[in-house]
Amino acid sequence: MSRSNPRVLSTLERAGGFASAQEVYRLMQREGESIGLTTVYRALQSLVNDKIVDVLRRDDGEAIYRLCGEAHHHHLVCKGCGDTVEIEGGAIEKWAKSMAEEHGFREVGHTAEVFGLCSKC
Amino acid sequence: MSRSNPRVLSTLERAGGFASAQEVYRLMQREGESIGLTTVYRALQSLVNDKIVDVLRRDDGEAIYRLCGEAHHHHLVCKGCGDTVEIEGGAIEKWAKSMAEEHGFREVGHTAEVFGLCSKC
DNA sequence: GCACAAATGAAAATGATTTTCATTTCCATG
DNA sequence: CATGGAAATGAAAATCATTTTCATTTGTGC
Ligand SMILES: [Zn+2]
Ligand SMILES: [Zn+2]
Ligand SMILES: [Zn+2]
Ligand SMILES: [Zn+2]
Repeated sequence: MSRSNPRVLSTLERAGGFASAQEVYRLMQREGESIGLTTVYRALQSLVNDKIVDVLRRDDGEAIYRLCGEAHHHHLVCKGCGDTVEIEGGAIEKWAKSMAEEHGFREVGHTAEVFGLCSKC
Repeated sequence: MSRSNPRVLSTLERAGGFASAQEVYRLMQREGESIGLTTVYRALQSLVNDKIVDVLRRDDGEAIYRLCGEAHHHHLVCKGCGDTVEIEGGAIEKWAKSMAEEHGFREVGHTAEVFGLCSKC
């Protein structure tokens, strides 16, 4: 079940910041690790399921992954350079909760992301 | 230069909310309009360049478009039956804005969705 | 009509991601 | 040590959105 291949995780760690599946794969190849692209994809998916890594989308649509702290949080992403800041989401937690209550929903979750251009772009 | 095909624009309008290029194309086909997929892609790109249309990414990576300035809103979706309610997003608008300001971001947008189980499920 | 630029769209190419499926690696049990 | 089944692996094929190519059509001024 847990296909969270540790070599993939450690490579993603080493990559620092965000990396796509293809990039992780190429990196491992360059470092002489023997692994298949399929396994990299599966490992990353698994890590996302286990909430060990975060996944986002680059502007061109390619999925990018990175290690993520345990705490639930949200991102502010720059559309220009891809820079990402973790932001505090207290307000949104309350909002989601109250909207759900108001409409009689239970077991509520949410997604939220803010994007724009950072000061450097 | 301006390939902002008016038929594509009007279809996107009619679609309401977000639609992908493929969806716009299928919609036009269903309505008996004769148009090529390539033209739909080119028209949407052009509309984005002219800032008439916004582009975002769905979770699966597909690009989705919507008219700029169309009433912005958020959804509460039931994981069980798929029922969807439009919810009021004032709190989240403020949150996104203040987070962006705090980190010096401009031209800010956001996505947010709440999901859970409705009272019937 | 004629020339020439822009628009169109079918088909091929691209590139990320997923699926298939045969093979290999693990692991528990005899 | 087998050995048998389950999980993991990866090469190759399939999928699917998007882009590119290129031949054809359309529009516009002369
Ligand atoms: Zn930036
Ligand atoms: Zn949250
Ligand atoms: Zn429901
Ligand atoms: Zn909003």
